Amino acid sequence: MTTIRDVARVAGVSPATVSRVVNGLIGYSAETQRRVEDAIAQLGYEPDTLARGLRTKQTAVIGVLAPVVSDALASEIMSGVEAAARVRGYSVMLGRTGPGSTFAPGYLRTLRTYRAAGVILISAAITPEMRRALGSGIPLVSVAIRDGQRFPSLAIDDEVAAYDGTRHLIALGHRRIGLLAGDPDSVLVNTARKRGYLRAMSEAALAPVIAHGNSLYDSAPPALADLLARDAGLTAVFALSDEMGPAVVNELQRRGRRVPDDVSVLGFDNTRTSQHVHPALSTIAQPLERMGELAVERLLTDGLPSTGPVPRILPHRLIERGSTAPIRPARPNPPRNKEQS
Amino acid sequence: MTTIRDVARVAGVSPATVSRVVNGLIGYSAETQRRVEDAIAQLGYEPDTLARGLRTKQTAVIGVLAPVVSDALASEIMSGVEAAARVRGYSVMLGRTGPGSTFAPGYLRTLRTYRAAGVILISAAITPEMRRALGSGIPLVSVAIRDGQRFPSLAIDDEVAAYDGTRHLIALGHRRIGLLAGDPDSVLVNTARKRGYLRAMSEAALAPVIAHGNSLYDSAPPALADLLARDAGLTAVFALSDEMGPAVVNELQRRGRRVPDDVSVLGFDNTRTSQHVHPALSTIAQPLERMGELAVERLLTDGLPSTGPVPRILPHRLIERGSTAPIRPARPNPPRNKEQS
DNA sequence: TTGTATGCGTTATCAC
DNA sequence: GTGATAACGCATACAA
Repeated sequence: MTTIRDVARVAGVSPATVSRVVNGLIGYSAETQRRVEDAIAQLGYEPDTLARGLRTKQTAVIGVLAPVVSDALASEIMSGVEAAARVRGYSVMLGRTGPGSTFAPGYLRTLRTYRAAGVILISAAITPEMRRALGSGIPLVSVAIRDGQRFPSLAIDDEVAAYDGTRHLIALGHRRIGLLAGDPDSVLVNTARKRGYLRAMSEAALAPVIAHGNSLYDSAPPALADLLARDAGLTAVFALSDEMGPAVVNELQRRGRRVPDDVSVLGFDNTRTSQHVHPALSTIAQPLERMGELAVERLLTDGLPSTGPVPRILPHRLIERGSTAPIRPARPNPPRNKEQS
Repeated sequence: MTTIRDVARVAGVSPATVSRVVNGLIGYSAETQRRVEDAIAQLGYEPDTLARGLRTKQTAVIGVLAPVVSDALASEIMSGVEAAARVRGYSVMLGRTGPGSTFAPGYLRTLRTYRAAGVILISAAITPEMRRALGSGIPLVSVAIRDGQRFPSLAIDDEVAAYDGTRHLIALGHRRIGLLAGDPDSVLVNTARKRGYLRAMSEAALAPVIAHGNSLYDSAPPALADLLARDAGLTAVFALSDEMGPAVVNELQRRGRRVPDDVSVLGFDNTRTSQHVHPALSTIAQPLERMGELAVERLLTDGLPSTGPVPRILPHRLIERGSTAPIRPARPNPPRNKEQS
């Protein structure tokens, strides 16, 4: 392994000068710089991260923790994190918060001993224990969740987003709109989203119909059954995740109902999965990749611990695809098979 | 930050002894051990990873590189990597190989300066440049791809798997079986899979019908159109990824064909997306999570660079869900004009 | 069984 | 503008 001393020897200067050149500091002649750079190129020198981190008490590492690594939503945020980190010369360390966030403190302790530049927490609430495990010198920002006022966070306004989604269905003429909510205990945003739905329904003097899943695909069919048991005449279902949304579309079709002709379905998140169903799912989009990028930016620019607890709200957006349509009057006969286009 | 010296002072011993206790070496009395452990607990001491790594020339870091971070297949492998790494006390560093693997060398250089314990490469071929960037001291294993005989790898036998899948469709009575292949240039396994399909078709004296997508969802509809243009009477489609598989199911339905009544669809990979369609996709399963775990195990157990180039083959498995069925005779009420051969 | 001393590769503080 | 030197926190060879 070639060290800064090797470079110094070849360039005929001292290690200190090499360090200055490498770090772009001032205090050397153009000629010296050239010689050092030549030596670096010749030897293929690369500064040792560990030694540097030990000395400077900082490494270019950003930790990312998500409840489940293979989750589509978390993956897309991570993708943004990776991109933003890479262009800035940072590396990403991946962890899983695990059930009840039990893994998180361990990961945060590790991140502390790595002297990480910051930590991004996806879809998980920051507990005091977690904050303690990380120590006080490392900034922490949570993404896709609004964690009260205690810690910095980056998210959409889930309540308004759900309100807007519900309003959209109402504007399409729907009156009997079911909500397929997620588990409020495991995914905090579900409370806010449910509130948005209730507010929109209440303002329109409509009766809410609610069932709960756990945000994942498999939880949706039984929850939908629950929903239909309460009101078999539902003409729209608002599913609060883009795993449940496609599941609702598929399950409705399995039950012989057409989407959107008989029932409109609206999803939430705009993950890739929303496009993996036919008809493609209309949904409320969160700027997931962008959230990941912004989280990095935020950690790195105003990364000091005194940044303050102001949550940052990002814009959501309604995306209309094929799964929502204006309500239709009861039809006489199912017009089947048409020419393909 | 509390160091090994602080612990030593509180415990009334030397730093060397603390180090011995921390690392579970021999050479201290039970009484000393107790005192040291008490001091550690009292101070909340945690060994500094950077200093330790600098000294031992090893860190508990495993690098994971995938073409696209948010890809379902890569995510599931990563999930296995994370789990296996965590229980062994290792951390995972995440990177993206990027278009043409252009990002990979940079990441590998970084991983080298971190003195990573090993690197796992998902779905990407190991180039000499990559191997050079990583240096010679760090083991590298590729997953979900068989990279010739040059580097260790962990994958299923893609050719046999595709052969088995095709045989299965044939066994169901299908004779006109289309293959929706991926791009052989970007995803090397596609060549082997295509070979397996061709062999099975040839053995059964059936005519192959092939079109190419790029393994992603959006590439499937046009490729399917291509396939149907070559043989509108196809009764089965074998799609070589679980993004293209659901896309084929959806697109066939959009064209007014029933799955599996009119056309059977078989996918490949068994990612979560295979269950996000209705009917759920029959597919060839790769043990993705397990692959991630095994990759970690392999790096850590026989992690030395001299491990040898033997590729390790994992078992694949055919999973029958709703999208495949025995061929049916032409049914009485055809939705469209048929009869063209 | 335990302690002392050294060095891993770097950066920062000083002197020149 | 440049170089010698100390220190970051740890593990280890060697001495005791």
